[in-house]
Amino acid sequence: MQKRQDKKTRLQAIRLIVSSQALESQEDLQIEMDKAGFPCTQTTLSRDLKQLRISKVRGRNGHSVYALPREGMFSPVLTREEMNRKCWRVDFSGNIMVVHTPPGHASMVAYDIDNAQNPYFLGTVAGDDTVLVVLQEDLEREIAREAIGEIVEQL
Amino acid sequence: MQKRQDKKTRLQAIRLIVSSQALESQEDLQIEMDKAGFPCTQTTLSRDLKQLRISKVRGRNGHSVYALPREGMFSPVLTREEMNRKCWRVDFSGNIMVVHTPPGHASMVAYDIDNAQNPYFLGTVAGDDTVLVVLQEDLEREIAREAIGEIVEQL
DNA sequence: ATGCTTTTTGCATAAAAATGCAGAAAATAT
DNA sequence: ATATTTTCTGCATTTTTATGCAAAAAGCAT
Repeated sequence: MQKRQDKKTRLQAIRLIVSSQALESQEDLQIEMDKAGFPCTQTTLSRDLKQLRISKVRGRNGHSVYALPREGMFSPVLTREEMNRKCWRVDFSGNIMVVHTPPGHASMVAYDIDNAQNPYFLGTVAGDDTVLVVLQEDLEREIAREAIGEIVEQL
Repeated sequence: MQKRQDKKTRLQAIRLIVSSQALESQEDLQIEMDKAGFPCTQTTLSRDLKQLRISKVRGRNGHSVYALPREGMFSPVLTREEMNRKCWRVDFSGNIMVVHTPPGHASMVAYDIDNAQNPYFLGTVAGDDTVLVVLQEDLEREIAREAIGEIVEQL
């Protein structure tokens, strides 16, 4: 094999090129790298881009171009437990109780609440993952929280 | 060809699935869509992802997973939206914010609002062209209006 | 209704990106 | 220096994604 070029410098060059122009493919990048004096194969670029965490992102029209990673831009992958903790929640605002559920579960939960026929809960409206519960006037929130806990075990 | 399924609903299903789990390929997504009751081909998913501006982004290890696009990256300078402008509106009543959308768009908008995880917005319920958003108590309407504007570019 | 246009979708295939393997260079140890 | 290990790279190939084309469905006008 030939004399090995400096990888660090090559990575730097990739960053520079990617940040300064809209490249649609690794082949395009390869051409630019060639011009810049860093000849290499698509294979190497694929690996370099991975290491640099550079990915293709969509523009307005849906077209993809390579772009440097934005810190904290990707959504952290949640475990099932974290998901559960995040999904099931109760908030209050005025005389409305907002019950959060996993996606698609709202109507089932609303059904349970309706069925409980608890006089504290005047009525419910279900979205996809949220149930709005209209509370009896002047109902203590602690009481409401306790009552909903008996109906929805996750809360 | 078979009976055509509702594209809007399918796109929404894609957004839900993509946002809730780490998918490495369109084939993975296809499997999940199948489970969710939206059977379709890789071809269709490729096009749907483009339309939704969903792209693969690198995790810490360099591995790629699909992720929703970050909102607020682009300025909402749109020509065609002139017509739609009358469709998008926000009203307030008590601690409820009422967001009007074009027909059929409510659930997608509600999804965006939920996904923003803004503590001002306790929860949402979507109809067909209206989203009810329960606001944090004593939240200034001007603040709420500003916050929703960052999530829904049309507002 | 009828005919015409646009939108959706899948199939087959092309284009793009990732990877197993092996060999060579560099680093490290003996 | 020699041996051993690690890193790096390209080739060939697979895997993944995008697209040209055609046909069905839906919309639209007459």
